[in-house]
Amino acid sequence: MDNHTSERAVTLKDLARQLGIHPSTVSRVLHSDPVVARGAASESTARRVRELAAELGYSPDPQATSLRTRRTHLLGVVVPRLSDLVLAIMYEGVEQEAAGIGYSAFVTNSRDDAGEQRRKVELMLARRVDGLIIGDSHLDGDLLPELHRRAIPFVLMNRRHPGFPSATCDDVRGGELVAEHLWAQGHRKVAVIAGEPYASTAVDRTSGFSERWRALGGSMPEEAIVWSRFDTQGGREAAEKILASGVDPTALFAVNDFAAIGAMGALRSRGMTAGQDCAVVGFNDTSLAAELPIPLSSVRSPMAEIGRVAVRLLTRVLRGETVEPVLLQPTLQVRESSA
Amino acid sequence: MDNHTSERAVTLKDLARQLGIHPSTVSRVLHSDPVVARGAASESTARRVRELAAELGYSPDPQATSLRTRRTHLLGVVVPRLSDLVLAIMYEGVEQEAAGIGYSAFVTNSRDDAGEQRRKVELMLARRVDGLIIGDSHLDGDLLPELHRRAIPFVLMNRRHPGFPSATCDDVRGGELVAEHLWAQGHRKVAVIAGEPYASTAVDRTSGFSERWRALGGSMPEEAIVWSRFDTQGGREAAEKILASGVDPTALFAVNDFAAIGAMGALRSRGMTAGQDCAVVGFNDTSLAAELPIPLSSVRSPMAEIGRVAVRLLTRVLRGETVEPVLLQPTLQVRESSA
DNA sequence: GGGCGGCGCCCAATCGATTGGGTAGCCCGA
DNA sequence: TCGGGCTACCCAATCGATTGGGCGCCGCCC
Repeated sequence: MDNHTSERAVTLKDLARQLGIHPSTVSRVLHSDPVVARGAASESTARRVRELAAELGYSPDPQATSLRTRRTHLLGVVVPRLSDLVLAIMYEGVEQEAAGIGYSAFVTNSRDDAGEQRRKVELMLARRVDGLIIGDSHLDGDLLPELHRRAIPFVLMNRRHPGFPSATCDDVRGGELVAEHLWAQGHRKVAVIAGEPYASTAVDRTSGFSERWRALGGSMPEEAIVWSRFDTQGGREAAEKILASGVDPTALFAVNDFAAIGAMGALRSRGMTAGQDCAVVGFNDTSLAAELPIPLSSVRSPMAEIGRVAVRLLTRVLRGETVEPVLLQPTLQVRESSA
Repeated sequence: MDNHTSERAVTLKDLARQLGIHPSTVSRVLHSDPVVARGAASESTARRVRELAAELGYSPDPQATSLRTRRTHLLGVVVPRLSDLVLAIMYEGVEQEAAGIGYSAFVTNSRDDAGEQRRKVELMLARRVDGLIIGDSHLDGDLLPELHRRAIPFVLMNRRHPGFPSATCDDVRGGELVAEHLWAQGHRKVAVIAGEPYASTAVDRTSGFSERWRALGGSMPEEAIVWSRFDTQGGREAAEKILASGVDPTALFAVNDFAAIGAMGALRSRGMTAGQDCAVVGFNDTSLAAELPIPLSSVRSPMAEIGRVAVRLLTRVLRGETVEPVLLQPTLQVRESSA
């Protein structure tokens, strides 16, 4: 009685037996790419097959299929942490696009640690994923060249790396937008909460900002750029360091919204108000930014679209094409924190 | 390296051929459960097998294995959205625990939509997952009874549902903690931003709060409880509704940190300061809470642990055991917003 | 009426691992 | 000397789907 409830899945053979035909015929019919099904069956047989399949709720066993076809239709996604809203949204884009083309995605957290990253990648490869989307690329790592050497199909997402295909925001441009905005607002003493130096996002946003700033005629002392973690606490600590350093900025650019929120906290601890005593601009325009007590100016990056593009690039890599990095354009949302 | 041949994975047969023994012997050795390997091979052969396997980097093909064993070691996780920090952290717990016992997890977003939820579940079942972890259970849904009828192993996470195994925070207790705290602080007019009425988290936190509140001698008008979305914007809207209703509360309990942040924004729009003119308490104690410009009081729930427990419960369900719901205890973190 | 070209199917190998069921050869005791 | 019991393996079926290669039969053409 127990196994009565656990309905064994319907197989090709089941269908074939009930129809009195051979499993291979059923298979060819259900493939149904009229091209593949080279004269596989008569129209009437095909219809009977399709009807029975629908009636019994046949769904092919993906394990059996991939054993035979050497394709799992699985893809592995590695991110620093899904609890980083930015990566979570990118993953939503990945999942959506992947589902649309019959792929399923594994995600895994590497905590931005090189050893963990390598371990997780090996785990996905052991699962025989068809390809990888790497969202935690380190500028100084040696994992990517190795994957390339082993001919493992992959693309980068979120962070880029010279010489490898990637889907990212045009972070340099994003930094430039902020520089132009703050300069136009009349700020002349600014500081940057720069993020992690191993992440291209942090480096590009920071360099885009400071190069544009200098091009506009501004200057920035060494200590006005503080590298930090990407989270709220990191932003707070960096801001405190800046405020204690004597840079005495009238505006702060944090390369991440959460760091920006931390910075706003640090300002308030010193009795200052973001937007009045010191402008603050963040990055990514997460849903939080517009809804904060003091709405946060932020560079909007198309996060979900980055995820979708990453999947599209990966499918092209899987087809053996050579693909170039894709940069998606950011826009600046100005709000109370810098208006 | 030694793989100048085409990048094909090493198989049992490869090992067997090189060692001059039969694949089944290799298999039994590598299983190596001394019990399973019933006199499978001599100690010296076993060593040779293990050494060659290590040298060639043999890793069993999971597709082939599950085809034969009818076990995929895959588990499916359904959440409303990973961009909800709370679920993202629970998933980190799931992934960690699953990896520890040789399972891999798929996550998928249902956007809290019944149709999407069902579609995603079917997708995971088509992938032949061994079991499901459902993080977006709706109190009024009919999916769970159906899964139960189909004898599909699953457990709930985050939200509970009477009659089904689950790993959740003791949300009723969490609500009680807030009621006790606000009462002790001398508040007598309070309001609740209650979340979505189909989520047990929202319902339990709200009822825990209001029942305790009444038990303490307090009272609350009908309109002091406003159901809302779980995000920042939902919290803002709910708070605005409360503030416009004439309830005139001195304290707000939002069943979610993000809703609480929205509420703080609404207060500020009316020229009020959270913690001074009106206390605000959130729920989950996300990493943001402590770092906000005005640090937010919040009920800390063991999110990652909930994910880990969910996996442990699921393994017991997979072994055919009957398991009871698990409630994990929350604690209250009092900060400036209600001190 | 014989040959020929399809149509419509069937057959069987294959992917890689697992597992119940052998079976040679050896040791040992009776 | 013979049989029983081990040890240390081998054999082959199996999981479900795919796919190259056949093959009988029917209709058509000359």
